[in-house]
Amino acid sequence: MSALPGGAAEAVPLRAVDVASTRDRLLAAARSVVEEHGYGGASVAAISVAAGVANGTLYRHFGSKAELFVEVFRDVCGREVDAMRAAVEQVGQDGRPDPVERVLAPLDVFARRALQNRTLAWALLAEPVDALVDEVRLEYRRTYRDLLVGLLADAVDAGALPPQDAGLTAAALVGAVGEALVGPVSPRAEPASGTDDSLLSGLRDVCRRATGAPPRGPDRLPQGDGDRR
Amino acid sequence: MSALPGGAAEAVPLRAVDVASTRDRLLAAARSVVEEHGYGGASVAAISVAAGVANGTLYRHFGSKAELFVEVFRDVCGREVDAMRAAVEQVGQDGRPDPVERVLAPLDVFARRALQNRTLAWALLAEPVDALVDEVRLEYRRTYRDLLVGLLADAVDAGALPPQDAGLTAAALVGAVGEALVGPVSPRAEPASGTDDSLLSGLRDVCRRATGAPPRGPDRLPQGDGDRR
DNA sequence: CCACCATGTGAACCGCGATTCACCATGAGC
DNA sequence: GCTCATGGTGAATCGCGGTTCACATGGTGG
Repeated sequence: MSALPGGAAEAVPLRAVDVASTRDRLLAAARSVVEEHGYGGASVAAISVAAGVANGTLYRHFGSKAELFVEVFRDVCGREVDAMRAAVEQVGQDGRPDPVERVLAPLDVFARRALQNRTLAWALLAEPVDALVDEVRLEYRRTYRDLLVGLLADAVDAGALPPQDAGLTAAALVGAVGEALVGPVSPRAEPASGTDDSLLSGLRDVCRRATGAPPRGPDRLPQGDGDRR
Repeated sequence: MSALPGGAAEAVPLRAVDVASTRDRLLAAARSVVEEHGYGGASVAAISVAAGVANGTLYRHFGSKAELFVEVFRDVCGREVDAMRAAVEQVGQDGRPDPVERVLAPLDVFARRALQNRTLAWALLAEPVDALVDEVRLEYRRTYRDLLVGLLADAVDAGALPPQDAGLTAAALVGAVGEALVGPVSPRAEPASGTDDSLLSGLRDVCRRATGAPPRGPDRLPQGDGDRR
């Protein structure tokens, strides 16, 4: 960035860029910085640079850094929820709306997307953030949970799952997936546990069991069939 | 300096034993501050006040704040592990070493202790901490996991659980318990879900299911003990 | 009795990163 | 053309909290 005094027009063509879009550029820049360096690396300076604006410009559009990130997190979390909801719909599509599958599908999508964008997932799940932003996180965790609670209740009503405290199971599921992901997702994860695919399928197994669903196919304990370790 | 509520921090014996080195007082003070205000509230100033020493004294005994907390976390986490191990031993004690119970017992203790000291649990589980301290946390998470992995493998070998990826199940269990606790444990939790006892028993159910253990009672488990809190 | 070391003191220092502010462009309306 | 209003700039400011340092103090050995 050349620091010519008074040369405001040179960094980015001003007219080409809609005035309203600086705000959007900041939002996009913030998201992109978080995706790359996590919330910890998302200083005001870094965001400004990424957006191609000056430090202070941020404050023309947002009351504070935290406010900016509240919007970013809302946006990103919203996408996650949408994707999870879409996955649930998808299940009914192929003609056989297995109620257990409707519980597992969004979890699978959640995990899959997290693995695809680990730094972002880390920021969304566990990274230290502003108190204000943290509330958004909590808010969305609740949303995830509520989504699952509904699906679990449906499955129980349909007789596909044993009666249970759906709220607790939902929380446990979110936690199980979250924890199993936090390892691989956090900085410098060892690939000790194997590929992402094996992680995903293993996770699906644990989740299925946690809901109390009978093992695939026969409703009997798989006794003595091959063991893997 | 008057930032701390005077009464609370005084729990630490101030001048009982001079010889009981200042170092120990600092460690105790640090732990006590974390227990009360979390790591976030554990500034050097707060700790010094709680220990009844000056700001700089801390640096006569520890290279940095982080080093102090490495020791504190090691200590606290060690207690947790000890308690969990003891719980496992306890199971064998009454003559009936149910392998599934040996998996659930430490989880139960973990949850129970967390609920008893929520702020501390929060700090241990999820609160943002120094990188150095974070490594200790990771180290102990792994310890928890390894403990469970061993017990799970035993149970599988004994035929009490279906074959499974023990490492993944262990991570999921820790995560499930953690998440289910983080809600109640984090600032301003609503008691919406009921009492701690119901939480604990529900948690036990989910965990049992997640391991793939057959539902309570029906099968061949030695006795029909009606309830066990 | 004095030098000395260990330990304690707390005000000053410092780096970091969010926030502010005095000052410019530019476009719209008069 | 002149004047606001809007949006942009980036160096200065500020608050926070960890760390340092010049200065006690008190017990010990020479």
